[in-house]
Amino acid sequence: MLRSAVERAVESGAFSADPPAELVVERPKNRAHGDYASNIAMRLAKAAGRPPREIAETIAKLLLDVEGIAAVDVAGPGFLNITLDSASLGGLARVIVEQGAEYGRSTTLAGEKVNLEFVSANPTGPVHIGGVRWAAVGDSLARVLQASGAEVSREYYFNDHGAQVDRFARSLLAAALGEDVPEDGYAGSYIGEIAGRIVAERPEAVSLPREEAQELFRQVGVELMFAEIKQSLHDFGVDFDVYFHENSLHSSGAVQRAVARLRDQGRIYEADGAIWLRTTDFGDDKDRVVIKRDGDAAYIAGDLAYYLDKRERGFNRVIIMLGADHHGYVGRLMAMCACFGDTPGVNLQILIGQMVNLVKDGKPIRMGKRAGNVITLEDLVDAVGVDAARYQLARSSADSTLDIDLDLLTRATNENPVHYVQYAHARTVNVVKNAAAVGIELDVFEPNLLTHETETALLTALGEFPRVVAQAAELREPHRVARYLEALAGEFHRWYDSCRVLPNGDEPITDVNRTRLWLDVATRTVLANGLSMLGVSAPDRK
RNA sequence: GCCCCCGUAGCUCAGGGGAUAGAGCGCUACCCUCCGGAGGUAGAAGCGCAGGUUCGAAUCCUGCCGGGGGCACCA
Repeated sequence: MLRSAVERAVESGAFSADPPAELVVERPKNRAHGDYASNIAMRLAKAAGRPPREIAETIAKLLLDVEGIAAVDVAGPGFLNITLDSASLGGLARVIVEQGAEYGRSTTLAGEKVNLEFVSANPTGPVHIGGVRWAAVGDSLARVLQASGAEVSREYYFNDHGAQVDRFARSLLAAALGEDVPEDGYAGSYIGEIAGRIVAERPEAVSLPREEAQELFRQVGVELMFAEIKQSLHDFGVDFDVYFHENSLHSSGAVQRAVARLRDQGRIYEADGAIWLRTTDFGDDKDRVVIKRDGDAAYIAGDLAYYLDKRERGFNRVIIMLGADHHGYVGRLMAMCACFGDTPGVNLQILIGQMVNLVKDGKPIRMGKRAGNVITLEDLVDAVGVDAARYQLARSSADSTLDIDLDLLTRATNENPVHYVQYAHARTVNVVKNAAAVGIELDVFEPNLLTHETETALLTALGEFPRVVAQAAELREPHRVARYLEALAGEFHRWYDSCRVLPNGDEPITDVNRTRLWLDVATRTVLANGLSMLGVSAPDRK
């Protein structure tokens, strides 16, 4: 509508300028600036050779003719502030109630087949706090992508191949035999616990020759660890569609096929007895060894094969979430993608998440799997519960390192904003219950009765939800949903405080009460939809 | 040395060029004849520093300072 107004203004000869391809219409932060605002007049001012306010006045007059617009003001340096009439804004409440769980979903990513890999913690120990962050963020991202119409496969790459697993096996065996933790081995109570379970299951293990015993401990230990990781993630509300075992790539010949494919692309060469991938063709610092001189596959070989496998399964977008301690991989993985003939950043996208620091008394606690002082997923959930943990981890950008104070978490869980949001939801539910008790139902709906400033603010916030979800999906930033919910909860609490759904005392029930119930249910709907995208429950009572 | 992320209120963090920079927690003062006060209202308090681009910069660019994380024929 803005575009047509601008075009009509140009046609009428008021000024001459080519309107930009994208006209920016935004929701102003300050409600005094209307329901919508545009900077178009300032953008056009230079080309038109006219003052921005003059251009704004011309467009404003034309916009006033559009149905549903109550007022258009020109403000500041030339902003257009557009205010909708109350009925057209209020009508949203009914739309939301009728759409229910569908409200907020869209088709902006329809046709996208997304392979989202996250967590992928090594099977040498429980999932620690860093992995928990990716579990919370990754699962939310998957939900947000799905809400935007994308087809998503959640994947966990299980590194059950290579030297770290050998170290794990040696550590288990040593524990079972009552020996000290081996050099480069893993400490931590879970090692003894798992060793004990292996011995209980396979008592003969300890009396086997060393090599055979270690192999048995490797196999059974990895299996047990895998089951435990899977279970704790499940208890956290995160289930993967595919748990991909690195070993399978080596045993199935997938690595060789990937190397052959890259050879066809002319990116493979041999030197010093090893087989190399020429990643420097695409900006990597140096070429990478794929098959080592001793004939074993280097780590990246698994990545090559796994990437190819994903593409062959039909995913046009492969997204991998990595911790900051692996960011050095981005260059070579992107180059690998290009070596296959794909487009880095399009077919392959790598999200780097920064670290989580545990803080106690203002000082960081150093953690290490080797040192054995890890805070695990289960520790965190035991301390604060799934909802608080997921919300806390998903509400901030993965780009920023996160400080979590253990004392605060264990002591005062009320400080978690999830309670603010969940309490708002519980209130909406309570209002419905109380309304039903006095006979108020969702029958009469008169949107022009929603005129209080808190109602306008609440409706405006509710209207933003679909855009927030789409943006979160597009930018791969699910924390935007959480921040939005906090703002929405605030608008709701303010409305609740000044506009009652139920009549006071023995006052009669009016259409205002009935119409407000729609707004209450609309808010409940959006809070519930939003919380579900974060994998957080929307309880009826808090 | 090179690469990535960060530096916003006392604390933990939002703010994808736009108007008076926000929230939660903490602090001060208020609000229960009123749908659960785990709420609301008011207040104190902030963009690391210096340049640049722009009509306009917390946001984009450069440099510096500070913090974190990386730079294997390890996985």
